Amino acid sequence: MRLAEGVEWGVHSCLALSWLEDEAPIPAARLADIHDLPVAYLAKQMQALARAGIVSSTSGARGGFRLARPIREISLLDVVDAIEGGRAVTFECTEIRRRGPVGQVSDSSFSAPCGIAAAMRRAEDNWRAALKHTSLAEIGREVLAAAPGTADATRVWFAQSRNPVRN
Amino acid sequence: MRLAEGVEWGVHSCLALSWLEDEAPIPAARLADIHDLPVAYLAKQMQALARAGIVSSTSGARGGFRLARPIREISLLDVVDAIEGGRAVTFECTEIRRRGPVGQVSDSSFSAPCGIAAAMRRAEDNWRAALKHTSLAEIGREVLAAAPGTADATRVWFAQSRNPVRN
DNA sequence: GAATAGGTACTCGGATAATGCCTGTCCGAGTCTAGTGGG
DNA sequence: CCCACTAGACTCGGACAGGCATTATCCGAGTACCTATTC
Repeated sequence: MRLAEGVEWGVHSCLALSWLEDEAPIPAARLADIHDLPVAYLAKQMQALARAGIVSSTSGARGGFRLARPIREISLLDVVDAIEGGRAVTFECTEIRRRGPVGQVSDSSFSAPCGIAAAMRRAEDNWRAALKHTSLAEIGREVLAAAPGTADATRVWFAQSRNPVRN
Repeated sequence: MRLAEGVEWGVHSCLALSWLEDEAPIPAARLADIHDLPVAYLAKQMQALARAGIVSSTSGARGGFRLARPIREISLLDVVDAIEGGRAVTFECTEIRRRGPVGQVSDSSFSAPCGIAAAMRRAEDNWRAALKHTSLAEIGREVLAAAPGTADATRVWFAQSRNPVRN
C-alpha cells in the first residue's frame, strides 16, 4: 500500500507557488523544472489540484497555475484527496462474510457494517484527521527549518530563468 | 491507495480459527471453503501469517494452520503488517527536494527529514496506533454482534464437513 | 500615430500507451498416516 | 498380538503467469501576445 508519489510533487509544487508569490501564474513546465520532474505528468497532477480548487489555472500565453487560496488554508488532506481522486480509502470491505456456506447459513441481517470494516474505518479516520489538521503552511515551515535557503533559492532561480535564452 | 484484500481474508480466517478452537490444525482448503475464496491465494496469505508468527503451520496429512497465540493477543496491525509484508507505508519520500536546480543551489544538509515525510509519518503513526490498539478479539465481538449466529454456524459446518464424502 | 485584424506561440486539458504491483495459479518438497508383512 | 517398514496421500512452501491500477506521454482546444497593415 503506497500513496501516489504525485502527492509529494503536489505539495512541493504548492510550496514553491507560495514562495513565488507573484501576480503572474506559473506554468507547469517551470514547476517541473524546479524539482526535475516529468513535465507532462506533473501537469496531470496540477490538473487534479485545479479540479479540487486548490490551485487556479490560466490558459494561453503567460498562463499557468497559482494558489487558489492562502497556503495556510490548504490542508495536507486536501492535496491527498485531490491527487488520489477522493478514493484514498485504505480498506474496502468485500463482504466475504456473506459468502461461503457459513454466510449462507447465518441469514442474519448484514445491515450492520462488518466489524473489520468498522475497525479499519476508525483507524483511517485517525489518519485523515491528522492530515486535515496539518496545513501546507506548517509543512512549509518544517521544510524551511530543515533547509532554510530553499525559499530564497527558489525565488532567485525563478527570477534568473524568467526570460530564458532561446536557441 | 487500497489495502490488499488479503487482509480481510486473513482476519476472517483468524476469527474462524478462533471459533473452531480445536486441537487439530485446519488446512487452508477448508478455510477457503468457509468464505468461498480461491484456495491457492488464501494459502499464500496464510503463509504470510505463518511467517509473521500469527499462526503456526503443520505439514503433511492432518496438517494445516492454527492460531499461534490467543486471539486477544493478535492486533489488527499484526495482520496488516504480515499481509502487506511490512511495507504498509502510506507515504515514501522520494526526496525530490534534493533534485532540480533549487535543490542543487541550496546545499543545506538534508539530514533532517523532509517536512512532508514528517507530517505523513505522524498521520501514519496515528493510523498504526489505532490498528495496534484493536485486537482481533474485539473485531470478533463486533462481527458476532452484527451476525450472532456466525460462530456457531462455522462450528456446525466444520463438524459436518469434517469427513467429506469422497467421489 | 493609433487602432484593428491576423498570425503565432504558448498553456492547459483530456485522451492514449507502457510499466509495475497485486491478484491468481501451479507444481515440488516434506511429513504424517495407514496398511502390510514379519517376528 | 505387537512392531517395523513401506507405500501412499495429504499439506505447506515457494516459484510462475495474468489483470489492473498507477505511471508516463502525446496531441488538440483555447487564449493572450505580437506584428503588420490600414485609416
